[in-house]
Amino acid sequence: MGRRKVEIKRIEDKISRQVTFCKRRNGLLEKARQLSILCESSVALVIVSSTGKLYSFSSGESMAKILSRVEIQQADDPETSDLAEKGMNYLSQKELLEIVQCKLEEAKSDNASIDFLKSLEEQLKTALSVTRDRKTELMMDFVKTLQEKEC
Amino acid sequence: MGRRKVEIKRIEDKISRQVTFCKRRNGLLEKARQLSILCESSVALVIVSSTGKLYSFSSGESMAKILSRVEIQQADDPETSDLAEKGMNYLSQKELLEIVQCKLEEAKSDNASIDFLKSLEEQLKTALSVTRDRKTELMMDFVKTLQEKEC
DNA sequence: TAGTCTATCTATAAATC
DNA sequence: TGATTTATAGATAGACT
Repeated sequence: MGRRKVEIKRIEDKISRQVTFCKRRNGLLEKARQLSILCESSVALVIVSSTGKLYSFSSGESMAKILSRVEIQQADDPETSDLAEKGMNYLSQKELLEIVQCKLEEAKSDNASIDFLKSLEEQLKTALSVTRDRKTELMMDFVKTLQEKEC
Repeated sequence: MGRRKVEIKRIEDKISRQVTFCKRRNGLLEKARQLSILCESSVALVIVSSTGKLYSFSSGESMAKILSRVEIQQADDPETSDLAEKGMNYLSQKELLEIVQCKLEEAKSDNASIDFLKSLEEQLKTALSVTRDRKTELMMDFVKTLQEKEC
């Protein structure tokens, strides 16, 4: 869409790569916004430049909510169950726990740790209702004890 | 980009909304792919139709890895610290825990629960190194005991 | 390094198959 | 419905600031 047709491969010249990044990034973010409005759909878009700068857009509902659907649907649909092999990436439970771990690094107040305990209890409740696992059961009891004693 | 200019607002006619969704969705996914290649950047895109069907793209590295940067950078950068007020959404720790909870609903095997315990230990380690919270400390000891006894 | 300016290329709205 | 065609709006490459 410019003076000449471009081949889709890494732009070698640093300057024009940066310029193109800036232009196309803005275009993509705008297109994402338009799609969400025109077609009443949920769109989440995250772009990280090669220098690590971040740009993002997400429609009405929270990004987390949109993303939580990724694995659920891919697990349900037999046609997409091997998406990983097709070169597409998806959110695995392991990856999500990695993110949570990352968030915890930022938890620098005692208050954050209390919130963590509460969230954990909820997670364990859910896990228990599904797995009926003895370990999980014991752990939940323990978490409750911790909360009650407020140590 | 068509026979006539379109206003960016919800398309009322169901048929043409569906047709437009299909076309623009494919266009957006292709543009995301091109940006990631041309400019060597990380791009994660998730689209959910109004009927709940999911479409996604993510470049080379995993989507989770790309997304884990969202809150970190927004917290670091004073100019973006009030992004929520500006109508943009970001991943909060609370939202991430919601996702994990969602994943746990799918954890239907004992194996999944063991993996959960392992991940949890790692999370607690990190939390402990930052918060020096007595509750977290006790909990980590407990988790370790559970793992060792293999109950 | 981010705007402006065209020329030109691409995406897509509407029509048609 | 989905695929193809056509006309046109929109995006952007390259040059300049």
